[in-house]
Amino acid sequence: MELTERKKQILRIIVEDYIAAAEPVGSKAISAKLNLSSATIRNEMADLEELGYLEKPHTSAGRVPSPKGYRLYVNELMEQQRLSLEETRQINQALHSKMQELDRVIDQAGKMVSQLTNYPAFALTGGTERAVISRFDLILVDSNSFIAVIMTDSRQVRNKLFRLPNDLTEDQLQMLTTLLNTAFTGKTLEELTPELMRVAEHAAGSSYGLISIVVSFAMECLENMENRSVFTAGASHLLEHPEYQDVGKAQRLLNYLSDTPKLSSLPMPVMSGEDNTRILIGPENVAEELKDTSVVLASYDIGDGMKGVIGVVGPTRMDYAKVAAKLSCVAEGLSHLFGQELPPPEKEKTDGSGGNT
Amino acid sequence: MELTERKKQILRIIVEDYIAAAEPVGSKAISAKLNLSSATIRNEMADLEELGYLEKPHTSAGRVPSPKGYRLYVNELMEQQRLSLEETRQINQALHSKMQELDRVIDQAGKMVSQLTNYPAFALTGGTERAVISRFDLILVDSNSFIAVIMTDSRQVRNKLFRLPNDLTEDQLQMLTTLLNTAFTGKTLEELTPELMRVAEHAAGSSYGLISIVVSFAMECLENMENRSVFTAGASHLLEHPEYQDVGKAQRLLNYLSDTPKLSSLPMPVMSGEDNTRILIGPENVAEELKDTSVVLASYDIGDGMKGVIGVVGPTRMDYAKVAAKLSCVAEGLSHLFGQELPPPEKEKTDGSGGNT
DNA sequence: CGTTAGCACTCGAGGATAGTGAGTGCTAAA
DNA sequence: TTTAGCACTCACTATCCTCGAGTGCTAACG
Repeated sequence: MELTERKKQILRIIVEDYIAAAEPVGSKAISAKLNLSSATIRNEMADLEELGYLEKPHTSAGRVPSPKGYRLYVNELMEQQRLSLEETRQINQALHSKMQELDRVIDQAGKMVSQLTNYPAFALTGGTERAVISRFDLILVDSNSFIAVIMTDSRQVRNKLFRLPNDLTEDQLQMLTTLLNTAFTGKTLEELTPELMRVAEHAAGSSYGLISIVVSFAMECLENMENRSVFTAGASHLLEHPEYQDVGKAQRLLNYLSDTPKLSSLPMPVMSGEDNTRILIGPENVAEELKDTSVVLASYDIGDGMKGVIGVVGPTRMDYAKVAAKLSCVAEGLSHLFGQELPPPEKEKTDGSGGNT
Repeated sequence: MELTERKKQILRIIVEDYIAAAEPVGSKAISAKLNLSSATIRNEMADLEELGYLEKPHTSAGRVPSPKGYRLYVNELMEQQRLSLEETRQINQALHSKMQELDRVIDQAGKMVSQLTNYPAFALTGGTERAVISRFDLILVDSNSFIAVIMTDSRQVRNKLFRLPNDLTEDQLQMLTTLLNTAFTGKTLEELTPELMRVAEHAAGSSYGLISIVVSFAMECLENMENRSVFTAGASHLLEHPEYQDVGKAQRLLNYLSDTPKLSSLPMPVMSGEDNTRILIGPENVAEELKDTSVVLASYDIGDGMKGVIGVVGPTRMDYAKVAAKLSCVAEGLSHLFGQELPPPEKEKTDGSGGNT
C-alpha cells in the first residue's frame, strides 16, 4: 500500500522536526507549515500511526517516528545531502595530511568522523583471513641494535627496533635476512611452528637466538592483522543528546562500543551496490544493545579487495542525511588514500585532482 | 598542629568507608568499629571538620572527607598497596605481549590501566623538543614500490610503503638512500627547508621527485613526535561512579579528556623523587575542569631521558591506594620495556621489590 | 577531664496531591 | 473532504507532608 503524497510530506516533516528538536511533534506545528488545519493533520497522523510509521510516547503528546517511519524516511523521503566542496576538501585534506600507517590513518579517520557528526564513531580495519609475511629486512643500526622490517602479502609494513646484549655484524645480519626470507616467508601464522623455528635456528649457527626474536615479532604482527582492529572515538558526544541523559542507557551503549569483539563481529559491512553507506535503524540491529540505537556505516577499500568499515552510533533520532553524507565522504577519502599510495605530486602528472599545499 | 592518633584513625576510617560506599559516614558506623560511643566520635568529627579535614554535605548527613582530608590520607594514612605477584606478572605479561611500536604500546597501556582501575585513563608520550632524523633506509619491494624506514635520534622508527607510477632500480634507491642520509640526517624539522630540498633534488638527477616524497614523510613523522601524543581509554567507566550520574558533570570531564592540547599541556609529570606516582586531589588541580576530580599520575621512562605520563581521572572519592599501586606497576613495566628492548626470557630480576603477599 | 546518654533539631529523600497545558479523538457543521 | 469545537488524557511541576538518619548541645558519669 502506497502512502499518499500528503502523508509522506507529513511524515517527513515529523521526522525532520523531531530530529532537530528531540521533542514529539504535534499537529499544530505541522498545520502551520502546510496550509491545513490541525484537525486534518490529526486525522492523517492517526492513519500514519495505524500503518506503523508513527508512535505516541503517551496519549497526550505529539507523535514520534517509529523505526519503520525512519526507514521510509531514509529510503524515500530524505534528500541526499551534498557536502559543500569546502567540506569535502577539508575532509580530504585532513586525511591526506596524516599519511601514516594503515592503523593510524583509520584511527584518525574515526576521530574525524566523530567530530564531524557529533556522535561516537568507530572504525574497523578489514581482518585478513590468511596473512603471511612476504618479506623480512633487517637493518643494522649500530653494533648492538638493528631494525626489523616486515611486510605482509597485503603490503602492510611493520617495524621494530631491537637492542642486543652482544655485538652484531653486517654479515651476520645479511645472513639472517636471507635465512628469514627463505624459511619464513609465505607462511601463515599457524605454519610458523616451533619445529620450523628449530630448523632455522640450527641453520643460523651462532646467532640463532635472533631468529626467534624476529619471528615472534612477525607472529605478533600477523596475529594483530588477522584480528580486525577496532578504534572508537568521541564517546563523550553521546551524552550531548537528550536520549542519553539516562546514564544507564549511555553506559550500556558505551560499553558495547568498547567491547572490541562484539563490535568487530556484529555489524557487517554488507553494502548495497553503488552506495557505500548503510543505515541500520533501532530494532534492525541484531545486537541486543543496539535495539534502540541507530548505526550508520560506510565501507572503504583497503586494497587487495579488503574492506574496512567506519561508522557512527546514535539515537534513532539521528540526522541520517548529514551523517551519511559525511561518513560516505570520509570512506571514499580512505579508499582513495589506500588505492593510490602516491602522495599528490606537484609535477606534470596528468592527475586532474590537483590541489596545492 | 599534629592530629592525635585517634583523630587520624577516625579520619582514615571515614575516608575508607566513603571510598567504599560513596555515602557520607555517620558517627554511629565509626563508633561500632572503635570502642567508643557515637557522641565521642561526634566530638572528634567536629574537631576534624573545624580543622578542615572533613565536610558535611548538609547538616544532617554524615561527614565526607575534604580534599585536605584526602591529602592527609594519601600522605600518611594510606597503606602502600602491594599488588600480588600474580597481578604484577599479569600486567607485565600483557605489556610484553604487545611488543610493538612506542605509540601502540602506550595506547595499549592506557587501555589496560583503565581496565585495571575502572576509571578513564590517559597516556601521554613525552614530547621531544628537537627530534631529528638519524637515519634513512629505503627498501626495494618490487620494481615500482619501496619502503622508507626512518629512525630518529631517540630511536623511534617509522615506515611507509610508497608505490610509484614509474619503475625503479636497486641502484637508484641506493643512491637516494645515501643522498638522504648525507643531506637530511641530523636536521630538525625547521632545518628541513625548501632550499635544502631543492639542492638535494638537484643532486638526485632523474629521480628527484622521490626525495621530496620521502622527506615530507619524514617531516610528518618529526612533527608527530614533537607533539606529544595523547591516548585516552575507558571513558565509559566514568559513568559507573555515582558522582557522575549527573550527565553534565560527566560530559565536562570527558570533554576535557578528549581535548588533546589541554590534556597534554596541563598535568605535568613533576615526580617526587623515588616514587614515580603523583596524586592530585580535587582543587589541587590547576585545570578548572578538574577542580572536583582527582588525578593519579605515574611517569615512565622512554629512554634517552625522555619521560611519558600515564594517568587516570576519577572522583575525589577514589581508591588511591589501589589505583596508585596499579598505575605504578604499569609505568614501571613500560620503563623496563623501553629500557631494554630485549624481550625478557624467564629471567630473574634483581629488583629488590620482592615481597610476597 | 574525657566519655557517654539523652534530647531537641535539621534537612534531604520519598510519596501523595492538585493544578496546568499541550495535544489528542471524536462529532458535527461547512 | 476539511474544519471548528469540545471533552478528555496524562506527563510535568509545584507544594506539602512525613520519616528518619544524623547532628550539636547539655548534663551526668567514672
